[in-house]
Amino acid sequence: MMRNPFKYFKTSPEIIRLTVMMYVRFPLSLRNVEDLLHERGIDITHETVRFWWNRFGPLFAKSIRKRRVENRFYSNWAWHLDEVFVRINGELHYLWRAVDHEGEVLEAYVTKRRDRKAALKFLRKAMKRYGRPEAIVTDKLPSYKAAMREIGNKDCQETGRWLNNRAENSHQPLRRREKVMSRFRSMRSLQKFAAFQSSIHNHFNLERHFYRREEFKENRSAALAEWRQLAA
DNA sequence: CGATCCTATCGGAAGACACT
DNA sequence: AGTGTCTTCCGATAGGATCG
Repeated sequence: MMRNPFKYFKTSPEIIRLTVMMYVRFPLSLRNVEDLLHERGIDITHETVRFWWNRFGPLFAKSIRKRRVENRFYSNWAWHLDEVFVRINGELHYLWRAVDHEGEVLEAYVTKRRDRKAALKFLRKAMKRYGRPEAIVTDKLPSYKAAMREIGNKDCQETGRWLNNRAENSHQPLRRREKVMSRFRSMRSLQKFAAFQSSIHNHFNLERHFYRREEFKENRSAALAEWRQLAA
């Protein structure tokens, strides 16, 4: 039996949800969020914002993901894989991403190296959660080929930079955040952030197809209404 | 009521960046 | 080089929420 996640909290779930959404969805610093809330008469410190997103981020992400997996808002027809450099305290790390062909971010994973072992771990993690895709699109990094040989689905790999824009586009929000934060401090917080941000991106990503304004507004309201139910 | 949990906060640390 | 201003991170703890 799961206990009430808001137990002992002195602030209402509504405000906590709003705060967490502001911080993760938009490129704002902890203090930016503090000041924005202050403008609305809500008095908390930036440390509280940090505390809340660390506590509730994984929780919200989990329930968004669960819902999407159950309703299959993703497609495993083709996955696009990509990795991007992220500097943590001066050291290079790699953030791997799997994106489906509609732009849904499936998995985000941080590693220290960019070798076969890392690619393998990442692929296994994604497939455990979503099953096997029919096609996998990657860039030319040899680690993918090696990893896929080991898994046994080498045949469905396609390579090509232009094919892989889908995955590369999804790194943009992270880059913006990175700039605001002046780099991430620890692997743990990057992993947490990337995973959570992917979930939120999927949840609020309303322009996967071209909507008319009315449809867009309906969809946005629906997304917000669902958000307000999280962990309720 | 007192005991116990644990949120929310505080002050300081350390790093990145821009500027002089 | 130093200074100022921004960022997140961390250990300690006051005091509010909850339970028996």
